[in-house]
Amino acid sequence: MDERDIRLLKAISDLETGSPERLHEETDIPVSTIHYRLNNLREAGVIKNDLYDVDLEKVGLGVTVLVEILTDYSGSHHDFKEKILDVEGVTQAYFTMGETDFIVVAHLSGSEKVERLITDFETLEEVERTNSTFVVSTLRDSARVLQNYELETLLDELLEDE
Amino acid sequence: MDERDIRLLKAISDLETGSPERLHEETDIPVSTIHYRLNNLREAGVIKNDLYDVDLEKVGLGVTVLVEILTDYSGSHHDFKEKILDVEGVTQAYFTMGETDFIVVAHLSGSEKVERLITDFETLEEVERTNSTFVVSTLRDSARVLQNYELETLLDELLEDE
DNA sequence: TCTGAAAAAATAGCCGT
DNA sequence: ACGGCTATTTTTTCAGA
Repeated sequence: MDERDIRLLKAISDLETGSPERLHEETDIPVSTIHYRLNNLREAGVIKNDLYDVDLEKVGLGVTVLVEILTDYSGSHHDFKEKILDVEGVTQAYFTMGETDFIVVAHLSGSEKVERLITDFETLEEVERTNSTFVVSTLRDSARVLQNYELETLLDELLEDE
Repeated sequence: MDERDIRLLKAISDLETGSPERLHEETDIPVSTIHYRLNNLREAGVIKNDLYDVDLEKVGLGVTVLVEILTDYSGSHHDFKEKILDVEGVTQAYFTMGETDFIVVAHLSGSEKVERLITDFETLEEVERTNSTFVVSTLRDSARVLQNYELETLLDELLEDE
Protein backbone atom coordinates (compact mmCIF):
# COMPACT_ATOMS: atom_id res chain seq x y z
CA MET A 1 0.00 0.00 0.00
CA ASP A 2 1.56 3.21 -1.17
CA GLU A 3 0.25 6.75 -1.49
CA ARG A 4 -1.67 6.01 -4.65
CA ASP A 5 -3.54 3.14 -3.02
CA ILE A 6 -4.51 5.34 -0.12
CA ARG A 7 -5.70 8.13 -2.38
CA LEU A 8 -7.77 5.58 -4.26
CA LEU A 9 -9.34 4.09 -1.13
CA LYS A 10 -10.03 7.55 0.22
CA ALA A 11 -11.69 8.55 -3.06
CA ILE A 12 -13.91 5.48 -2.95
CA SER A 13 -15.00 6.37 0.58
CA ASP A 14 -15.56 10.05 -0.14
CA LEU A 15 -17.35 9.67 -3.46
CA GLU A 16 -19.13 6.53 -2.32
CA THR A 17 -18.64 4.99 -5.69
CA GLY A 18 -16.56 2.30 -7.34
CA SER A 19 -16.94 3.77 -10.80
CA PRO A 20 -13.50 3.75 -12.48
CA GLU A 21 -14.50 6.81 -14.48
CA ARG A 22 -15.44 8.87 -11.40
CA LEU A 23 -12.39 7.68 -9.51
CA HIS A 24 -10.23 8.70 -12.42
CA GLU A 25 -11.70 12.21 -12.36
CA GLU A 26 -11.00 12.50 -8.64
CA THR A 27 -7.52 11.02 -8.53
CA ASP A 28 -6.14 11.57 -12.05
CA ILE A 29 -5.03 7.96 -12.08
CA PRO A 30 -5.72 6.40 -15.51
CA VAL A 31 -8.74 4.11 -15.62
CA SER A 32 -6.76 1.01 -16.46
CA THR A 33 -4.33 1.67 -13.65
CA ILE A 34 -7.20 2.06 -11.24
CA HIS A 35 -8.19 -1.44 -12.27
CA TYR A 36 -4.76 -2.78 -11.80
CA ARG A 37 -4.52 -1.21 -8.34
CA LEU A 38 -7.94 -2.34 -7.19
CA ASN A 39 -7.24 -5.89 -8.28
CA ASN A 40 -4.07 -5.89 -6.23
CA LEU A 41 -5.86 -4.47 -3.21
CA ARG A 42 -8.51 -7.14 -3.55
CA GLU A 43 -5.86 -9.80 -3.88
CA ALA A 44 -4.23 -8.52 -0.71
CA GLY A 45 -7.57 -8.62 1.09
CA VAL A 46 -7.65 -4.88 1.78
CA ILE A 47 -10.88 -4.60 -0.20
CA LYS A 48 -13.33 -7.39 0.23
CA ASN A 49 -15.88 -7.50 -2.56
CA ASP A 50 -17.34 -5.48 -5.39
CA LEU A 51 -18.97 -3.26 -2.77
CA TYR A 52 -15.52 -2.15 -1.67
CA ASP A 53 -15.88 -3.09 1.97
CA VAL A 54 -12.57 -2.32 3.62
CA ASP A 55 -10.66 -4.62 5.96
CA LEU A 56 -9.74 -2.22 8.75
CA GLU A 57 -7.00 -4.48 10.07
CA LYS A 58 -5.36 -4.69 6.65
CA VAL A 59 -5.74 -1.01 5.89
CA GLY A 60 -4.03 -0.10 9.14
CA LEU A 61 -6.97 1.09 11.23
CA GLY A 62 -7.27 -2.01 13.35
CA VAL A 63 -7.45 -0.41 16.78
CA THR A 64 -10.97 0.10 18.08
CA VAL A 65 -11.91 2.18 21.11
CA LEU A 66 -15.28 2.82 22.71
CA VAL A 67 -15.70 6.13 24.50
CA GLU A 68 -18.52 7.12 26.82
CA ILE A 69 -19.02 10.86 27.07
CA LEU A 70 -20.79 12.61 29.93
CA THR A 71 -21.72 16.25 29.41
CA ASP A 72 -22.50 18.94 31.95
CA TYR A 73 -25.01 20.65 29.73
CA SER A 74 -28.61 19.55 29.72
CA GLY A 75 -30.02 21.79 26.99
CA SER A 76 -29.89 21.21 23.26
CA HIS A 77 -26.86 19.24 22.23
CA HIS A 78 -27.10 20.45 18.66
CA ASP A 79 -23.74 22.16 18.27
CA PHE A 80 -22.05 19.69 20.52
CA LYS A 81 -23.02 16.82 18.24
CA GLU A 82 -21.17 18.50 15.41
CA LYS A 83 -18.08 18.82 17.57
CA ILE A 84 -18.13 15.13 18.41
CA LEU A 85 -18.37 14.20 14.75
CA ASP A 86 -15.47 16.52 13.94
CA VAL A 87 -13.10 14.42 16.01
CA GLU A 88 -11.02 12.41 13.58
CA GLY A 89 -11.60 8.66 13.60
CA VAL A 90 -15.13 8.65 15.00
CA THR A 91 -17.09 6.11 12.97
CA GLN A 92 -20.12 5.63 15.18
CA ALA A 93 -21.71 8.09 17.57
CA TYR A 94 -24.85 7.46 19.57
CA PHE A 95 -26.88 9.74 21.81
CA THR A 96 -28.14 7.42 24.53
CA MET A 97 -30.62 7.17 27.35
CA GLY A 98 -28.32 5.39 29.77
CA GLU A 99 -25.78 6.47 32.35
CA THR A 100 -23.79 8.50 29.85
CA ASP A 101 -24.97 10.96 27.24
CA PHE A 102 -22.99 9.77 24.23
CA ILE A 103 -21.24 6.58 23.23
CA VAL A 104 -18.70 6.76 20.46
CA VAL A 105 -16.82 4.13 18.48
CA ALA A 106 -13.51 5.12 16.91
CA HIS A 107 -11.12 3.26 14.64
CA LEU A 108 -7.48 4.26 15.01
CA SER A 109 -4.15 3.40 13.42
CA GLY A 110 -2.49 2.48 16.70
CA SER A 111 -3.03 2.36 20.43
CA GLU A 112 -0.84 5.40 20.89
CA LYS A 113 -3.45 7.42 19.01
CA VAL A 114 -5.98 6.91 21.78
CA GLU A 115 -4.42 9.69 23.78
CA ARG A 116 -5.08 12.21 21.04
CA LEU A 117 -8.66 10.99 20.74
CA ILE A 118 -9.40 11.41 24.43
CA THR A 119 -7.73 14.81 24.50
CA ASP A 120 -9.89 15.94 21.59
CA PHE A 121 -12.99 15.02 23.55
CA GLU A 122 -11.86 16.36 26.91
CA THR A 123 -11.00 19.67 25.27
CA LEU A 124 -14.64 20.29 24.38
CA GLU A 125 -16.13 22.58 27.00
CA GLU A 126 -19.40 20.66 27.30
CA VAL A 127 -17.60 17.45 28.26
CA GLU A 128 -17.59 16.68 31.95
CA ARG A 129 -16.03 13.23 31.91
CA THR A 130 -15.08 10.48 29.46
CA ASN A 131 -14.64 6.79 29.98
CA SER A 132 -12.73 4.77 27.39
CA THR A 133 -12.80 1.07 26.76
CA PHE A 134 -10.18 -0.69 24.68
CA VAL A 135 -11.35 -3.36 22.28
CA VAL A 136 -9.18 -6.46 22.62
CA SER A 137 -10.69 -8.26 19.67
CA THR A 138 -13.49 -7.57 17.26
CA LEU A 139 -15.78 -10.56 16.84
CA ARG A 140 -17.84 -8.82 14.23
CA ASP A 141 -18.03 -5.40 12.63
CA SER A 142 -20.68 -5.90 10.06
CA ALA A 143 -20.97 -3.52 7.16
CA ARG A 144 -23.93 -5.54 5.85
CA VAL A 145 -26.52 -5.45 8.60
CA LEU A 146 -28.99 -7.73 6.84
CA GLN A 147 -26.46 -10.57 6.97
CA ASN A 148 -27.26 -10.86 10.64
CA TYR A 149 -30.87 -11.77 10.02
CA GLU A 150 -32.62 -14.78 8.58
CA LEU A 151 -34.68 -14.05 5.47
CA GLU A 152 -37.73 -15.34 7.32
CA THR A 153 -37.26 -12.87 10.15
CA LEU A 154 -36.86 -9.97 7.76
CA LEU A 155 -40.02 -10.89 5.92
CA ASP A 156 -41.88 -11.19 9.21
CA GLU A 157 -40.68 -7.99 10.77
CA LEU A 158 -40.31 -5.60 7.85
CA LEU A 159 -43.45 -6.47 5.94
CA GLU A 160 -46.08 -5.85 8.57
CA ASP A 161 -47.38 -2.55 7.18
CA GLU A 162 -48.49 -3.35 3.66
CA MET B 1 -40.93 -2.40 -0.02
CA ASP B 2 -42.49 -5.76 -0.73
CA GLU B 3 -41.18 -9.28 -0.44
CA ARG B 4 -39.23 -9.05 -3.66
CA ASP B 5 -37.37 -5.97 -2.44
CA ILE B 6 -36.48 -7.63 0.81
CA ARG B 7 -35.23 -10.77 -0.95
CA LEU B 8 -33.12 -8.56 -3.16
CA LEU B 9 -31.62 -6.57 -0.28
CA LYS B 10 -30.95 -9.77 1.61
CA ALA B 11 -29.23 -11.29 -1.42
CA ILE B 12 -27.02 -8.21 -1.78
CA SER B 13 -25.98 -8.53 1.87
CA ASP B 14 -25.40 -12.27 1.74
CA LEU B 15 -23.55 -12.41 -1.55
CA GLU B 16 -21.80 -9.12 -0.91
CA THR B 17 -22.28 -8.12 -4.48
CA GLY B 18 -24.36 -5.71 -6.50
CA SER B 19 -23.93 -7.66 -9.70
CA PRO B 20 -27.35 -7.99 -11.36
CA GLU B 21 -26.22 -11.25 -12.90
CA ARG B 22 -25.31 -12.85 -9.54
CA LEU B 23 -28.43 -11.45 -7.89
CA HIS B 24 -30.48 -12.96 -10.67
CA GLU B 25 -28.97 -16.39 -10.02
CA GLU B 26 -29.81 -16.08 -6.33
CA THR B 27 -33.31 -14.66 -6.58
CA ASP B 28 -34.56 -15.75 -10.01
CA ILE B 29 -35.68 -12.21 -10.66
CA PRO B 30 -34.83 -11.18 -14.26
CA VAL B 31 -31.76 -9.00 -14.58
CA SER B 32 -33.57 -5.96 -15.87
CA THR B 33 -36.22 -6.22 -13.19
CA ILE B 34 -33.50 -6.24 -10.59
CA HIS B 35 -32.44 -2.93 -12.06
CA TYR B 36 -35.86 -1.52 -11.99
CA ARG B 37 -36.25 -2.53 -8.34
CA LEU B 38 -32.87 -1.22 -7.28
CA ASN B 39 -33.53 2.11 -8.95
CA ASN B 40 -36.77 2.44 -7.02
CA LEU B 41 -35.05 1.53 -3.79
CA ARG B 42 -32.39 4.12 -4.50
CA GLU B 43 -35.05 6.70 -5.30
CA ALA B 44 -36.73 5.93 -1.98
CA GLY B 45 -33.42 6.34 -0.19
CA VAL B 46 -33.33 2.76 1.08
CA ILE B 47 -30.08 2.18 -0.80
CA LYS B 48 -27.62 5.01 -0.85
CA ASN B 49 -25.07 4.66 -3.63
CA ASP B 50 -23.56 2.20 -6.06
CA LEU B 51 -21.93 0.47 -3.10
CA TYR B 52 -25.38 -0.45 -1.82
CA ASP B 53 -25.08 1.09 1.61
CA VAL B 54 -28.38 0.57 3.35
CA ASP B 55 -30.34 3.20 5.28
CA LEU B 56 -31.32 1.27 8.40
CA GLU B 57 -34.05 3.73 9.31
CA LYS B 58 -35.66 3.35 5.89
CA VAL B 59 -35.28 -0.39 5.73
CA GLY B 60 -37.04 -0.75 9.07
CA LEU B 61 -34.13 -1.59 11.36
CA GLY B 62 -33.85 1.83 12.93
CA VAL B 63 -33.70 0.80 16.58
CA THR B 64 -30.20 0.51 17.98
CA VAL B 65 -29.28 -1.02 21.32
CA LEU B 66 -25.93 -1.38 23.04
CA VAL B 67 -25.53 -4.35 25.36
CA GLU B 68 -22.73 -4.95 27.84
CA ILE B 69 -22.23 -8.58 28.71
CA LEU B 70 -20.49 -9.83 31.83
CA THR B 71 -19.56 -13.50 31.92
CA ASP B 72 -18.78 -15.72 34.89
CA TYR B 73 -16.23 -17.77 33.01
CA SER B 74 -12.65 -16.66 32.84
CA GLY B 75 -11.20 -19.30 30.52
CA SER B 76 -11.31 -19.39 26.74
CA HIS B 77 -14.35 -17.65 25.38
CA HIS B 78 -14.09 -19.43 22.07
CA ASP B 79 -17.46 -21.20 21.96
CA PHE B 80 -19.15 -18.38 23.75
CA LYS B 81 -18.16 -15.94 21.03
CA GLU B 82 -20.01 -18.06 18.52
CA LYS B 83 -23.10 -18.02 20.68
CA ILE B 84 -23.07 -14.24 20.87
CA LEU B 85 -22.80 -13.94 17.12
CA ASP B 86 -25.67 -16.36 16.67
CA VAL B 87 -28.07 -13.94 18.34
CA GLU B 88 -30.12 -12.36 15.58
CA GLY B 89 -29.53 -8.68 14.98
CA VAL B 90 -26.02 -8.41 16.41
CA THR B 91 -24.05 -6.25 14.00
CA GLN B 92 -21.03 -5.41 16.12
CA ALA B 93 -19.46 -7.44 18.89
CA TYR B 94 -16.33 -6.48 20.79
CA PHE B 95 -14.32 -8.35 23.39
CA THR B 96 -13.08 -5.62 25.69
CA MET B 97 -10.63 -4.87 28.46
CA GLY B 98 -12.96 -2.71 30.50
CA GLU B 99 -15.51 -3.35 33.21
CA THR B 100 -17.48 -5.77 31.07
CA ASP B 101 -16.28 -8.63 28.92
CA PHE B 102 -18.24 -7.98 25.75
CA ILE B 103 -19.97 -5.01 24.23
CA VAL B 104 -22.49 -5.64 21.51
CA VAL B 105 -24.35 -3.39 19.10
CA ALA B 106 -27.65 -4.63 17.69
CA HIS B 107 -30.01 -3.18 15.11
CA LEU B 108 -33.66 -4.09 15.61
CA SER B 109 -36.96 -3.50 13.86
CA GLY B 110 -38.68 -2.06 16.94
CA SER B 111 -38.16 -1.32 20.59
CA GLU B 112 -40.37 -4.25 21.53
CA LYS B 113 -37.73 -6.55 20.04
CA VAL B 114 -35.23 -5.59 22.72
CA GLU B 115 -36.82 -7.99 25.14
CA ARG B 116 -36.13 -10.94 22.87
CA LEU B 117 -32.55 -9.79 22.40
CA ILE B 118 -31.84 -9.58 26.12
CA THR B 119 -33.52 -12.92 26.73
CA ASP B 120 -31.33 -14.52 24.07
CA PHE B 121 -28.24 -13.28 25.88
CA GLU B 122 -29.41 -14.05 29.41
CA THR B 123 -30.26 -17.57 28.34
CA LEU B 124 -26.61 -18.32 27.58
CA GLU B 125 -25.12 -20.15 30.56
CA GLU B 126 -21.86 -18.20 30.56
CA VAL B 127 -23.66 -14.88 30.96
CA GLU B 128 -23.70 -13.49 34.47
CA ARG B 129 -25.27 -10.10 33.83
CA THR B 130 -26.19 -7.81 30.96
CA ASN B 131 -26.65 -4.07 30.85
CA SER B 132 -28.54 -2.53 27.95
CA THR B 133 -28.46 1.01 26.71
CA PHE B 134 -31.05 2.40 24.35
CA VAL B 135 -29.85 4.64 21.54
CA VAL B 136 -32.02 7.74 21.33
CA SER B 137 -30.48 9.03 18.14
CA THR B 138 -27.66 7.94 15.89
CA LEU B 139 -25.37 10.82 14.99
CA ARG B 140 -23.28 8.68 12.72
CA ASP B 141 -23.08 5.04 11.72
CA SER B 142 -20.40 5.12 9.12
CA ALA B 143 -20.07 2.32 6.62
CA ARG B 144 -17.10 4.07 5.02
CA VAL B 145 -14.55 4.44 7.79
CA LEU B 146 -12.06 6.41 5.69
CA GLN B 147 -14.57 9.22 5.32
CA ASN B 148 -13.83 10.12 8.91
CA TYR B 149 -10.21 10.92 8.20
CA GLU B 150 -8.45 13.65 6.30
CA LEU B 151 -6.37 12.40 3.39
CA GLU B 152 -3.32 14.00 5.04
CA THR B 153 -3.83 12.04 8.24
CA LEU B 154 -4.21 8.77 6.36
CA LEU B 155 -1.02 9.37 4.42
CA ASP B 156 0.81 10.23 7.66
CA GLU B 157 -0.43 7.32 9.70
CA LEU B 158 -0.75 4.48 7.21
CA LEU B 159 2.41 5.05 5.25
CA GLU B 160 5.00 4.84 8.00
CA ASP B 161 6.32 1.36 7.17
CA GLU B 162 7.47 1.61 3.55
C1' DT C 1 -44.80 -2.97 -12.85
C1' DC C 2 -42.17 -5.66 -15.67
C1' DT C 3 -39.01 -7.39 -19.36
C1' DG C 4 -36.31 -8.37 -23.82
C1' DA C 5 -33.28 -6.34 -26.65
C1' DA C 6 -30.31 -2.43 -27.75
C1' DA C 7 -26.86 0.85 -26.08
C1' DA C 8 -23.30 2.06 -22.84
C1' DA C 9 -19.95 1.01 -19.54
C1' DA C 10 -16.80 -1.78 -17.07
C1' DT C 11 -13.43 -5.37 -17.10
C1' DA C 12 -9.71 -8.26 -18.98
C1' DG C 13 -5.79 -8.80 -21.68
C1' DC C 14 -2.01 -7.52 -24.72
C1' DC C 15 2.13 -5.32 -25.13
C1' DG C 16 5.48 -1.57 -25.33
C1' DT C 17 7.40 1.39 -21.63
C1' DA D 1 4.67 -1.63 -12.09
C1' DC D 2 2.40 1.26 -15.45
C1' DG D 3 -0.93 2.68 -18.84
C1' DG D 4 -2.75 3.11 -23.86
C1' DC D 5 -5.30 0.32 -26.57
C1' DT D 6 -8.79 -3.24 -28.15
C1' DA D 7 -11.85 -7.28 -27.27
C1' DT D 8 -15.06 -9.22 -24.32
C1' DT D 9 -18.35 -9.27 -20.77
C1' DT D 10 -21.56 -6.97 -17.86
C1' DT D 11 -24.56 -3.28 -16.74
C1' DT D 12 -27.89 0.17 -17.83
C1' DT D 13 -31.43 2.10 -20.58
C1' DC D 14 -35.85 2.10 -22.74
C1' DA D 15 -39.85 0.97 -25.67
C1' DG D 16 -43.58 -1.78 -25.45
C1' DA D 17 -46.51 -5.40 -22.92
